[in-house]
Amino acid sequence: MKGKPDYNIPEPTLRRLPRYYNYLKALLNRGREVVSCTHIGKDLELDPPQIRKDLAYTGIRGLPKVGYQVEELIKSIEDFFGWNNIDEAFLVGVGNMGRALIDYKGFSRYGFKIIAAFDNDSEVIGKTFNGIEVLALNKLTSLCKRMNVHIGVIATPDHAAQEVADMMIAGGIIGIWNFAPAEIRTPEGVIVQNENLAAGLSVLCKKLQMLKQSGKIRQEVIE
Amino acid sequence: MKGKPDYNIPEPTLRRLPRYYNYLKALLNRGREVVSCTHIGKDLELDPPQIRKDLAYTGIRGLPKVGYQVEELIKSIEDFFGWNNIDEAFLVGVGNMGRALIDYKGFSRYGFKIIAAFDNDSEVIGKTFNGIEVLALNKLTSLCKRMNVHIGVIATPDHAAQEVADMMIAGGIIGIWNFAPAEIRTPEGVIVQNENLAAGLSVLCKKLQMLKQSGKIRQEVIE
DNA sequence: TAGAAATCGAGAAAAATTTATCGATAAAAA
DNA sequence: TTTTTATCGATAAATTTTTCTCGATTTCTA
Repeated sequence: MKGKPDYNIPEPTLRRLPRYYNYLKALLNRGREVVSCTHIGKDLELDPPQIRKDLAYTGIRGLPKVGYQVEELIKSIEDFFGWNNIDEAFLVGVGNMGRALIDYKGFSRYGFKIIAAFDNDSEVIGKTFNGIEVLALNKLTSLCKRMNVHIGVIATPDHAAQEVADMMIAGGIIGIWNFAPAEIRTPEGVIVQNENLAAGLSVLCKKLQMLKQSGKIRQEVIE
Repeated sequence: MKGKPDYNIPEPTLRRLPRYYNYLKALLNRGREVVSCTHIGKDLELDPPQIRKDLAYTGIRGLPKVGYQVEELIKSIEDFFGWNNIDEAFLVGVGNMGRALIDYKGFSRYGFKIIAAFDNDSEVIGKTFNGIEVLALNKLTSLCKRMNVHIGVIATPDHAAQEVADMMIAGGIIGIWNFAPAEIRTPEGVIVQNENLAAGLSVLCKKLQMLKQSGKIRQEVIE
């Protein structure tokens, strides 16, 4: 039904890998040199065979009885995702979410850099946040073309999302990271990653609700 | 699978339901009264049987040849998640992400409300954002107990996450929505929902990378 | 150096999730 | 009224993802 290109790497794996990465970085900071799947599994509450399989996708090989070299493993994940070649992106919508994304220093670690922001509110146009200038929205399409940017971040209210997406696509953007709670329609060949905070929140609240209904609630609060 | 609530709801379903909800709200705004899975499927690029199955978890029943009443469906999802009884939450970490969450008006729709924020930076303690006061971090545990709050949001840097989680748990919190890129250890009976922005970003970048490698890149940019 | 222990890699088995099928039913058309 | 069509609900099939199993390999210990 969905005309998606066939990626043979499971998406759950793709989502777990950055988690291993963060964890491994922390391990390295603490001076650890080797680590086994058994060990990772204990800390991350995942099954060792699954971790082994996930890591294998990046092409790493471990040593029986020992595990993996932490540093090598980190590099393997970085190479797998191509985090060494920085992807430049444009962000549209300098509200709170937009600013949080602009200000977040951590994305450079993932080979991702927001190089300009756009808005149509004259209050913010011309201002600079975290070294990133806010430009007028009507320049978006032409600048995408001129600067050959092909990733766009949408952090606008939902009603503006489709229009912004259209402008991005007209400018040649092929990957959209969408934070607006709206569905956006795109032509074949454009990849949309929806980041829906409500999804995670709903999962949490539903699980709590079920926990409460089951009566297995934690009561041993230290008074 | 009729009537009785099912405690084995697939997590993918739980994550899709809020998406249907947003979509249905938009439909209702445009004046639509009934909708079929076929129709939803076209707009959301999902298979109708899957949508039908997802919606069935909320207990709704459709009519052959017609579909579902939009308004009824919206209500069914709301009831399913319990979005009518507001869950109150404390947030810790009033950096950019924390402020984005505080400022985001949309959570009330999901029965979720941040009622106070905490930080240990004297620069922000005492300030108010979007009507929410920032309190000193050392009051967190006692206030959790006193106000009987049981959901906590962590929006601190990674190195503070575990400590904050421990304070929350000591105060009786049983659900943690974690935005810090760190693993937190919790006792049995505490639910942690990790919101890892890097995961979504990585999926997007990897898919783009694979798209580029496959040579199937979109070139028809309107010049 | 021999034997034990830990862990890997590969592939099989199991579980979860998605997709397809089909009879039933309601509305619309003939 | 009868036939046709769209859609539902339930269930079966297929696919994907996770978990298990087991032989092989490396290190540690005696």
